[in-house]
Amino acid sequence: MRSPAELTQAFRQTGLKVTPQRQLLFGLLHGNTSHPSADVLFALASEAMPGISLRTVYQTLNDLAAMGELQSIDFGTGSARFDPNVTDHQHAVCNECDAVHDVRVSRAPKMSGLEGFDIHDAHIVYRGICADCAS
Amino acid sequence: MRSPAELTQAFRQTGLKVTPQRQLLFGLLHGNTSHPSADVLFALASEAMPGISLRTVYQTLNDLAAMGELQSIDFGTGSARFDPNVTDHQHAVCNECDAVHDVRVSRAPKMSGLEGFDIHDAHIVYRGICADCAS
DNA sequence: CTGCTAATTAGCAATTGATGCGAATTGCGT
DNA sequence: ACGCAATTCGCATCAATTGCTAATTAGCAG
Ligand SMILES: [Mn+2]
Ligand SMILES: [Mn+2]
Ligand SMILES: [Zn+2]
Ligand SMILES: [Zn+2]
Repeated sequence: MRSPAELTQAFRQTGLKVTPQRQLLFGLLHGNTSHPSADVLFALASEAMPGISLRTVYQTLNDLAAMGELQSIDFGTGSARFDPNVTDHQHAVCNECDAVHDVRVSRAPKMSGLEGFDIHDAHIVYRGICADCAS
Repeated sequence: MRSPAELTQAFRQTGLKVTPQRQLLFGLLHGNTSHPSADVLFALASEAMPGISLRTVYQTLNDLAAMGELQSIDFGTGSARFDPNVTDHQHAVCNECDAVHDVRVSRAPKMSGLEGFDIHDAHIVYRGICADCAS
């Protein structure tokens, strides 16, 4: 995801308005590696801007995802997780606390056994217990 | 997943009853490689046994999953998919029709960049367009 | 600066997949 | 055949997310 300043330009150029709510979310998401859910972002946003609507959070997240600025990922943890890191990487998910960590993998593994399946991308999810929960 | 006959024994030994509804689902699931959703199984079951409840389908699927006879997998396609194949394998999911295919992968890829994360397992999901949808 | 207008906000209803609950039913060991 | 615990199944409920829309507002033109 680009910086709040760059996003401001990009939004205006697309005919989208840059509201205080959106600016707040730009800031909360930029460089965020915690893979937050909409709920978590709503809680964070509410601290800085009491009264902001969960609906607006969803709206802005969807807008950013549609623009390719972030990815929405479903790890089966109950709610979608949002990742401003759109570079190629993989994830490790804790079975206990649902924390999501970025993982660098050497290369994409090969697939065999399917004829005629046109692969667009491969996603690897490592599941286990994170360092925090291990104690 | 074991055969309906073996499951019948296993259920009785655990104190669980073998009802016609469960027998039907044993049969629908055994050797099934289509990774059906609860909805799909309910539709199939309803043909053979009109009046069967979706609730019962969920119940039995959860029982089987708890016994390790099948796995419930969330591919983010809207509903959980059930897989009676509990051997180590991976999946390819079609972006267009949500079909799920089994894939054999040489071996699990290595992970790096995380200290203290105890990996239990790794799941790979290939996404793209299946042979049927390519036409 | 002022006004216009299309985009946005935010509250609430609706949707979807799945589970909780409980009265009526039924498998199955004795 | 009996008895009782397990099961069924309809309905209410839940959680995450989206649809809808009246009121508000950003941003541009004059
Ligand atoms: Mn990430
Ligand atoms: Mn499978
Ligand atoms: Zn953890
Ligand atoms: Zn397809």
